[in-house]
Amino acid sequence: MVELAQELGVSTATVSRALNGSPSVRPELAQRIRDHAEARGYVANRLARALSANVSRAFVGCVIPYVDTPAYSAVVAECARLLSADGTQMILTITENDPERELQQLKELVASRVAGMIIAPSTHILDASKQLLSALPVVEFHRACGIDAPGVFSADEHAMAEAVLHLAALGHTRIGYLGTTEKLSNGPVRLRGLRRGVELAGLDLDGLPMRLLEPTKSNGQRGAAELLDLDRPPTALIVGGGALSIGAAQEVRERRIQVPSELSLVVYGDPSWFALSDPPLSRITVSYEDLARRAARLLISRLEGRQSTRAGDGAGADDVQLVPAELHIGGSTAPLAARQG
Amino acid sequence: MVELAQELGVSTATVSRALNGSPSVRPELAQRIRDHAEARGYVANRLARALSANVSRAFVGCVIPYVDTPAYSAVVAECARLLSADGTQMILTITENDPERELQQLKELVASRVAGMIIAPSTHILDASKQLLSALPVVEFHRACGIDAPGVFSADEHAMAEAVLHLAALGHTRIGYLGTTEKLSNGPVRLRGLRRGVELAGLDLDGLPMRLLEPTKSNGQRGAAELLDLDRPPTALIVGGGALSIGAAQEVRERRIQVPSELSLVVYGDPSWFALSDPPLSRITVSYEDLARRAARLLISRLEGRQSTRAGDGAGADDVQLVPAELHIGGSTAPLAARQG
DNA sequence: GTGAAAGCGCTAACAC
DNA sequence: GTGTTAGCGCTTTCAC
Repeated sequence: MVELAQELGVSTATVSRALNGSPSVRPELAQRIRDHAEARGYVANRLARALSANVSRAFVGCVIPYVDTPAYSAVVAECARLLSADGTQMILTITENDPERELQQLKELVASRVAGMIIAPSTHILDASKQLLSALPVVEFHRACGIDAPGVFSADEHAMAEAVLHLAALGHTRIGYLGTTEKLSNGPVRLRGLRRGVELAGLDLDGLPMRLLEPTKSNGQRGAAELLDLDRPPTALIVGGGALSIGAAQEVRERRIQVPSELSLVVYGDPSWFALSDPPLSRITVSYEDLARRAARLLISRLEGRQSTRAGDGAGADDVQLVPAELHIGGSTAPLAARQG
Repeated sequence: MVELAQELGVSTATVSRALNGSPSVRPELAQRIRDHAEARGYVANRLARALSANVSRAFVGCVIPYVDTPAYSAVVAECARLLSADGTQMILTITENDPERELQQLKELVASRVAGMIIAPSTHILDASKQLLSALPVVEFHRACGIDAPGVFSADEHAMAEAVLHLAALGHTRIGYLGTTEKLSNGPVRLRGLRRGVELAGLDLDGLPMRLLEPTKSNGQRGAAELLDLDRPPTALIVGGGALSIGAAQEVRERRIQVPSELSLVVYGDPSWFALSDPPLSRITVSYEDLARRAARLLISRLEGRQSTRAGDGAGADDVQLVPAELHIGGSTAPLAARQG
């Protein structure tokens, strides 16, 4: 940059102003400087810029447990898109649901002076992590960890209740549930929906076979196996969780259980193949695209808010958005009678 | 940091050395400094560090067309994992296959002084982009763009030929091919495999219905539709591309075409549901985990090489690794006779 | 409207 | 071993 200045016979300050589009430099000169910079193939050093202008939007952090599932990759994609248009770069870190790793990564993001973060917290987030998060503009999604921040979540309760009622209406009374552990924020939500459905259907919750596990594919397989191995296995199974659903579907398939004649199945999540599978699975879906868009926008507005008002922690959890989950009836749920037929 | 130094009555240089584990500081002092820093909740500024130590491994760039497909997300996940262990942060950018956007993002990564990049080039990469890439330690994967850099690719030729021979052995002669455009590096490779299979099977290539398209899901749907709408539609269809396969499978399903009795289908890629679908699809798979691991390791070794040797452009394309694709026979391919039966 | 100079937070010579 | 000092490449007062 100092070279540019010399070659043009101006000061570095002027170059800086021209490149940043400051109005206080003669338009003609500014253009000349920009052209010369372009011609020379000059690329400003973001690091120096961020260091100098002590507050910057050079980077934001994106912290997720996994990237290979649509629930998270949609948010990654959307953030990358919007932030890129904003001139901000996204540092992606993957926790694999390990709280220690999460804390470590949060520290490093703070060290990089990220302007903000978007995070799907790990299952057992550490207090130290929460503390780091509370000092920055943060948006959380999918999972809430009890910090004072805006977020975007799926509203599963209603669809869960509907799923129970749907099965009950088909004559099922032994309905199994495979869901995420209550330690995750969405575990209790889905369970609440299930309870409500059970209640409305006049069934007995205590009698229902149930497994609550950490949301992984292998747990889905394990949980489904356990439920199916019961003395009196359920005639219908509701899975409340994306990864769990994939595992459960796999287990059912491997056991060559006929769906829906031997077992009615309701899965959770949006992989396109749920609809493509044969029969198309009855499923509870959330528009991850919608959720992602909201989350990304929220983050950007938070960044802007912070910049102007410096409101800091005040601008807290007032903006929590919910994306409703919906029950889609496919061909994997059928009247109980069909089982004996 | 200057505060830390004052509080401990030492110089900032000593603090810096202690924090970086320099051997030239008394161990006891070093520990005291680290403890104090910890207690004060001090986090070093990576930006300043990277700016000062003029060469740094603070950041690397990861540039991919999409993130919601296992071919790319696997690499993202693996890089994030390995780099994180390495103390390096990954800046992720998504090109959506747009060359302009790609160039823009590469510029910004250079501006952030990334230590290196890992990239799956967009379809029509610009010369300016190549030029930027040639100045850095770069690893490419999935697609080659003709720069002098190591890379990891799938070796599809053999499996493609096998697929043709498999179908030919089942009696099919009108075999359709839906593949990626020849402008992508893997388009010609797969086509070459196809040609070889056709030749070995004693079929006539010119007679084969074929569509070569940009690899997107919607193109998969469109291409399949076009092939199926031909006056004499193929009795077997090979799809050479992950996204194309999903679209094609969708189209076939929507048309309620019976597989394999009405159409034999070979898809490409590794989504778990290909195997779970009914019937399980015959497919050409690549171990994306393996590919990802190799790519990530290659990047890290490139970073280290650069640091010590400063060999620069010399350390070029000498390290190209291939991960073999494999044909798995599922239930979606059957003898031609079955069609009339 | 433009230049000179101070400084962002750190590292790396170089002295002692 | 440790302190002093000069930068890294920018932005941003403050003068002019």
